[in-house]
Amino acid sequence: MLIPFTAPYDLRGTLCGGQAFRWRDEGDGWFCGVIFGNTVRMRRVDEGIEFMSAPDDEAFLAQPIADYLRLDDDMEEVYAALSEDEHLADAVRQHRGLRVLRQEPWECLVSFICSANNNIPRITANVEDMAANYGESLLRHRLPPHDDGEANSEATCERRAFPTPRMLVHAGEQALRDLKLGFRAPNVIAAAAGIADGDGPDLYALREADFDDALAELVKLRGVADKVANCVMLFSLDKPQAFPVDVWIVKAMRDWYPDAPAPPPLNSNGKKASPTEKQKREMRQWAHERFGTHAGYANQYMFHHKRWMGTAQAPHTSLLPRVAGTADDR
DNA sequence: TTCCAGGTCCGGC
DNA sequence: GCCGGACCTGGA
Repeated sequence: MLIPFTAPYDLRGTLCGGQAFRWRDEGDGWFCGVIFGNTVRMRRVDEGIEFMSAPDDEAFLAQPIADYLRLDDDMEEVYAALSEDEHLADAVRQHRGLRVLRQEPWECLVSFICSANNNIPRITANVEDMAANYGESLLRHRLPPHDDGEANSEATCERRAFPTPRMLVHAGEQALRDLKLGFRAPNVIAAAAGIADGDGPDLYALREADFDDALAELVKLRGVADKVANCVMLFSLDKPQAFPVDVWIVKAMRDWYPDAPAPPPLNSNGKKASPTEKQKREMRQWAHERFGTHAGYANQYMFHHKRWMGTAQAPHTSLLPRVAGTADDR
């Protein structure tokens, strides 16, 4: 099925650039992922976004997918605003079509709880492993291979939905440790328990909340502080002014904006300095004053430019999921 | 061996 | 409030 759409859209950079973790590059422009309880395969064509999905009807999924991809964002306005800045003007030229996604909040929250002191290939593995072991099976609704795909493309789309909070609570902390989540395992379980029993935030309701209220709710969760909360707000909760400050954003701000409130490269002990929560708030404030509601897009282009320039294409890791409780001697 | 990765928490000032 | 160290894991 086709979603008509003619503006620039960089599917690879957007789906596989580090804001979502379940999209796989299948080659020939196709990407396969699991969203809204469906296996979805999509690619960019001249007339728009072509996709196929299962088990739900494609006509039913077209609008949710358009929302997920944020096809309705006015990128010309965003580009005009960002291009007043010489560094971002360059980043926009090089990565035109890169977008922020509107992900499902629960999966996004867990993904970024897993991002703490971690790297993208391992976050990807953690998220996929949780789905493979504890998510609802979509096997009965296997997606047919696309016409010009590889022979094994059918197998790569035998995926499971991301597990619900209740499913992860039932699995338990040790199960997630067995999947190598490490110290993040209890944080994921605590968030799952809070949301499953109603003590935690209603994530979808936070889409309607204002920025400060949503932030305050999110940081109540164990394992969620300024950076993770801003990622969840930007990538899933309709907070375009969110500005997650990570090592790459710090690098960009040091390199590009000497007067911006970034921490020095080294602290007083000569060790690598990481920004304090206060400095992150100051950096976000600086970004908001400079870029307004487009701070989130500024952030995404800064991150993408610093993180992926000079590397090969955005990585996608092995699809072989780790199986809990087997072949591992603790 | 040491450092690092889309950080957060905790204890000591 | 504001640091500085610890933290699972695994690749470089």
